[in-house]
Order: sequence, then structure tokens, then C-alpha cells
Amino acid sequence: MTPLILTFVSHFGEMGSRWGFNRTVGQVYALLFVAEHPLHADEIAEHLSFSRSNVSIGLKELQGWGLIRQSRIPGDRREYFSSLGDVWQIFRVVAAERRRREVAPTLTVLRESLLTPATEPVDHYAQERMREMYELVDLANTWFDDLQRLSPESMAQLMKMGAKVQKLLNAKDRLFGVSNNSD
Amino acid sequence: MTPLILTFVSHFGEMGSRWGFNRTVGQVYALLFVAEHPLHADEIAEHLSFSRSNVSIGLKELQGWGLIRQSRIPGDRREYFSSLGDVWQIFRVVAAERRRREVAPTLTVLRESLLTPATEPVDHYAQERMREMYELVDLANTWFDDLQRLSPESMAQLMKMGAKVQKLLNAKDRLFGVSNNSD
DNA sequence: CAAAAATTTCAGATAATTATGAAAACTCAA
DNA sequence: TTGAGTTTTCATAATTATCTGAAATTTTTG
Repeated sequence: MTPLILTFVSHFGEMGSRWGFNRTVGQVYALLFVAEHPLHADEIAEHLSFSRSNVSIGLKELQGWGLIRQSRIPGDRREYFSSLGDVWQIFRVVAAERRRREVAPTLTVLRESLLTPATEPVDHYAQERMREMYELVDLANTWFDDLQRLSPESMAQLMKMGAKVQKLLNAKDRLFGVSNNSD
Repeated sequence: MTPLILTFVSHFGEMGSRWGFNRTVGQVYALLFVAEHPLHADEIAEHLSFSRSNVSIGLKELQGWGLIRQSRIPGDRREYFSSLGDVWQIFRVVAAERRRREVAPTLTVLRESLLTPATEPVDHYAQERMREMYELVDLANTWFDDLQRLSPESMAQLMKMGAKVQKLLNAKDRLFGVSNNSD
């Protein structure tokens, strides 16, 4: 590995834990991301100085995320792995997976808590707070789910517009009448 | 603690690691979030069966996130703690802090890697990939930074519109001419 | 300023996570 | 069916993160 790639791979290892996976997974993914051709597990283990079994578990986890593809080379028994090619697709996959792992369980707990009859007086206030949280998290979650259906081009257009979307919202209100609902 | 609150608090403890902080911090925050009145550290430690020192460190971390407020009660020496009141503000703080901790360091590494002269042939492909990643992450990061400046009302309006923002973008193109730039 | 009350620090204990290597289990060609 | 090549599993070792209690520090009040 060149110093440039080593820096990149090491950083992904360190950041891994913040991004929901461990050092091995982060480094394996980083290596595949910048690799021009698919790699097999032994190559990965050697480049990163990880045990073969550790790499195997890491690859399995990355498959769980849907971030890597397997491929074969004729006449070679080994399995080859590569990153998804399109960064927009990677972005989509990561966002969807993190919502599934980080947000969805919380929404479930909140929903159930709100359906539980409040017996104690303190529960009434607590449920009120939980309802506020539920409504906001649910709204944001649904929004992201909607957005990920946009094409990369539309997403990029929207993002580049930034806070100027505000003007567009105002223009919309003038043109079509004020309406917050989702129809 | 009532069963309802216990469920909520426990869940935040479990999810904590996914959200960038540990069990103690998650539970302390959850408890403060649903508490009608500010609590002092000993109350928190007792409710959660944590050591006093553990609670102290947890509270310090929450202050680092900017998620809690301190207050005093006249005639009482102890420090009281409470959650921010507005869920939109909490959302903003968490989003900003996570961008600072998770995204900013990666952007820095990518920026530096892209400025490094590529010596080896493999570096050229790697830098190309890093550039794709940099551009997307930077765009998304700047976008979030812009959005958080919108009022909660505008944010809610935008979110409720969901993917229908697409139509608005199309309408904008027709009305004002096609333009992707941010001016 | 001194003492009481409250908070913070930190070394060591505990717990949880992650990595390894040996063995088991596949896979495929002959 | 055999056996060489490859991958996966899993018990346990190594590492890392977390929690505690005692002591040190800070704050407040008389």
C-alpha cells in the first residue's frame, strides 16, 4: 500500500466506530473503495495485516450493509470483493442502513410507550415529551426516506440550493396557496 | 422510576453506543429529557443506580454536546440539570455535533489526501475515488449546515413536502430558468 | 478564613468488544 | 468419492471501553 492509501485506510479504521462499525470493517471497506480491481480475502488480510478470519467476518458485515459486491474470475476459485461504484448509491445505502439500525428501534419504543396507559402522574409529562420526540423523529425519518428516491441529479440540485429552498417555499405559497399538508 | 420511564431510559442506554455516546450518558440524558423538573447529580445516580462519579462524567459529556442546562435553586448548594426544552433545538444540536465529530475529520483527511502528489500509479485511481467521495460528503455537509438555519416551521414544511420537492424544483426551472448554482 | 457540602479526578477493577488461530465445513475438479 | 484449495466458525486471548470508590479539589456559607 502506498502512503496515500495507508492514510485513507487508517482514517476509516479510526472513524469506523463513530460510523457504526469496527476498525476492521472500516479499513476493509476503505481499501476496497480505492481499489481499482476486486480483491480476494487473502490480499485484503495481507494488505491490512489482519488475520484471515477477521477479514472474513468483516466482509460478512459489509455484505450485511450491502456495501460490497462479490465477483469471480474464471479459473480462480477464490471469491473477489469490490465496493459499490457510485458514491451516490453508497450514500443512499449507508443512510438507509443507519436509519434502520439507529432510528427505527427508537421509533418502535416511542410508539409503544405512547400506547401504554400512563398510571403515575409523572408518566403524563413523560409521554408528552416522548410524543414531541416521536413526531419530530418520525417526520425526519420519513423525509429522508422520501428524499432517497430522488435521482442523484435532483438531490444535487436540491443540495446546491441550500437554504435558498426557503425562497422557493415562499414562492410556492404565493403561487399555490399556503398549505403544509403532504398531498 | 415508573415502568414507562424505565423502558425509555433503558432503551436510550442501549442505543447510546449507536448514537455516539455510552450507556451512562444515554440514560442520564433520557432521564433528564422526560423529567418535569431539573435534577441534581445524586438524584440521577440514585435513579439509575450509577456511581456518583460516573454520573458526573456523563453530565460533563452532555455539556460538551450542549444538550443540557444547569440551574440553581435558592438556598440549595447543589447544581441542577435539565434537558433543552425544544425538540427542534435538540435535533439541531445533535445534528451539528455529529457532523463535527463524524464528518468534519473525514473531510479534512480527504482534502489533504487530494492535495498530496500521487507518486504511484495506483494513487491516481485512489485519488479519483477520494475526490468523488469528498465532493459528495462536502455537498451534503454544507447542505445540512444551511438547513439548520431554517426556522422549525420552514423545516417542518420542507419535510412534510417530502419527495414532492421534486415538482417544486421543476417548477422553479420553468419559472426562473434552469440553474444549478447556489447564487 | 475555616468548615461543610458538593463535585471532580483518577488509578484500578470490571465488563464488553474485537482479533486470532486452529479446526470444521464447504466447494469444485478429477 | 477424494482431496486440495478456500472459507467460515468458534473458543479464547488481547485489547479497549466503562465504571467505581477513595481522595483531592472546588464552591459556598457563616
